[in-house]
Amino acid sequence: MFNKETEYALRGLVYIKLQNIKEKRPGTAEVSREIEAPHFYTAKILQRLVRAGFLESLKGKGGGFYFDPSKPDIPLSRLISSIEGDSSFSGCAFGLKQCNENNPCPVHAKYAPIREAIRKLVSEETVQSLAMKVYKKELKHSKKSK
Amino acid sequence: MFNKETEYALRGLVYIKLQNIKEKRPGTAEVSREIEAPHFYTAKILQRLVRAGFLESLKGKGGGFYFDPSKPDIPLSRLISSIEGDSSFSGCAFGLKQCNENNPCPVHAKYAPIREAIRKLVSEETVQSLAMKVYKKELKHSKKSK
DNA sequence: TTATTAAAAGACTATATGGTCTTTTAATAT
DNA sequence: ATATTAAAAGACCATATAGTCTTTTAATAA
Repeated sequence: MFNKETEYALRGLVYIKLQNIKEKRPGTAEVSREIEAPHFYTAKILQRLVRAGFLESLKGKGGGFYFDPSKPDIPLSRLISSIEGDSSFSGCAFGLKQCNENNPCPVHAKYAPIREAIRKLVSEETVQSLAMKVYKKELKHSKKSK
Repeated sequence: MFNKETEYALRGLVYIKLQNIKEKRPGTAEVSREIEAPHFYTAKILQRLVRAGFLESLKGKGGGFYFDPSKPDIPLSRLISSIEGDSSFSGCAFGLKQCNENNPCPVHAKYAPIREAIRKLVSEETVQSLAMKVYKKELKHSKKSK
């Protein structure tokens, strides 16, 4: 579906947000370990996300990554576009430059609703909304186990 | 959605099938021109498809590419898998190795039905079924224009 | 103020993808 | 036979993606 960088960025940001909820600021070593991604590559990707303004960071002891709560939530579409462009949730599956209702490629009728569902998913869900889902599930599990 | 090679292969095979219906055997120059893909790259891709058994070819004058009518139709899933693997219509969008109803990633609930729709599309449609759609549309248009 | 900690910057490498071009092989027509 | 046609084979190149590692910068704690 997505390329590696997008996957690691997604998993990394959701993990960082989840830790932020718990009032923690994880660093590159922890993030890469927890999301099962290569350490240095993860560090580079997080750096890029900071430069792109998706994420904040702090150097030195007690440092790490965190979200600025005053910034709006990050829709997956924004993250994906910024890393790999929007080809994964727009454009013709057959590769035609011009493909629409009036001039459809032979998969248009069946593919258009799928593309629309993807577009909807990545527009509605945000890094923060995904982190909340994980957080709520964790709470449920800890209740059960008690 | 798909990579360039898959796109060119798809468009190329559908074009060749369409010409075969009209009792013609197009060559690399014609195919690449008509599907708007680079000539030599198209030739290489068609060669690979012949080697993979999807397509037949004939050298020399009057030569070109054609489908063996005795072979079964080619589902898009087979073509795609053979070129780029099946990551585009299977696997977790979040990148988890283990992702299912019991152990879902935070996009699972929304993405699973989309993946299933893609899987259905590429299993049901074949190179030949797509060529027929194009063929029927051409007939309709030629009737209209007369 | 210096040692420690951790991110930033950036050089470097490997592999995959996308693409070009020349030479060889095989079919056909003269 | 041989000239012509067109695919097969394969060398070659450019760029993108994925990944590693060292050095520098900045924050904090002793």
